[in-house]
Amino acid sequence: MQTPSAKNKKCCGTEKTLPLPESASAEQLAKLTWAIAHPARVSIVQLLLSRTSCVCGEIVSELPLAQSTVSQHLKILKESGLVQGEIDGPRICYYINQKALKQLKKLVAEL
Amino acid sequence: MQTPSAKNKKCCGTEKTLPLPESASAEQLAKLTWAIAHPARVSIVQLLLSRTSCVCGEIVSELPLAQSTVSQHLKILKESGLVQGEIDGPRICYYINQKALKQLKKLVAEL
DNA sequence: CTGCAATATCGTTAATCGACGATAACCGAT
DNA sequence: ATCGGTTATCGTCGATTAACGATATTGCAG
Repeated sequence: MQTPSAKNKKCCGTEKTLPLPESASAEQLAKLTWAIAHPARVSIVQLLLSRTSCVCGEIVSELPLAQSTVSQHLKILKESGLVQGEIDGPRICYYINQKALKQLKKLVAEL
Repeated sequence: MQTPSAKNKKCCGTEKTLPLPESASAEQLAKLTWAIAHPARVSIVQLLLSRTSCVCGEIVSELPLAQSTVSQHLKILKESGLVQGEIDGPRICYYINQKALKQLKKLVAEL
């Protein structure tokens, strides 16, 4: 692959032979960014960050979305690892997983 | 909105009245992260960054994807502003828009 | 155990994505 | 003017997303 010779006149100078079709970090970064690749989910994350701890169903009050829709977004965020939930009596406390957020920041910063 | 009184026993402590249902940065961050919320697009960005300048159609050689698919991903990346293209004779040179990348990093770092 | 409030899940629908092949448009060289 | 190589666009198809309402599920209070 990668056309070992010829074919570069003025463009494309470096010509390294990196064979990374799917580096592991690409998958991981895509997964994490995908979690916040939606305005509602960004808002949820920002909301969770603005409070020190969880916000439970208050998220529903803050967003112009149905409860079930918010629940789905929370599920996606949980699956990505960015958000965690903890049962607290009748409600559920959501909070940011700082470790995952840190990794997201790291991976983006390394770009 | 936001239940001005009562209803917080042990959970949810801060109780601020932030009315940000759709902060502008949420939209922007979602747009930028959405651009790299796919392994192939992350790979393309990493590829463009690994070379100093553009890679043109070499991206197709590096990725296990059809040319038309790569072209679509490039279109998405261009629309997000993260990538720019410049016609260079018969080919097209793609390169990272450092300004947009910087903003992405900034928005993520501010989370 | 019965009701109530908070969440999750299910089922549906419309819209979008991701991938591809085929084709068109573009540019330089012959 | 035509050819060859490069890239974009079109049309299609299956899979996934986003949103909702309706319905379970859960845990506490009475």
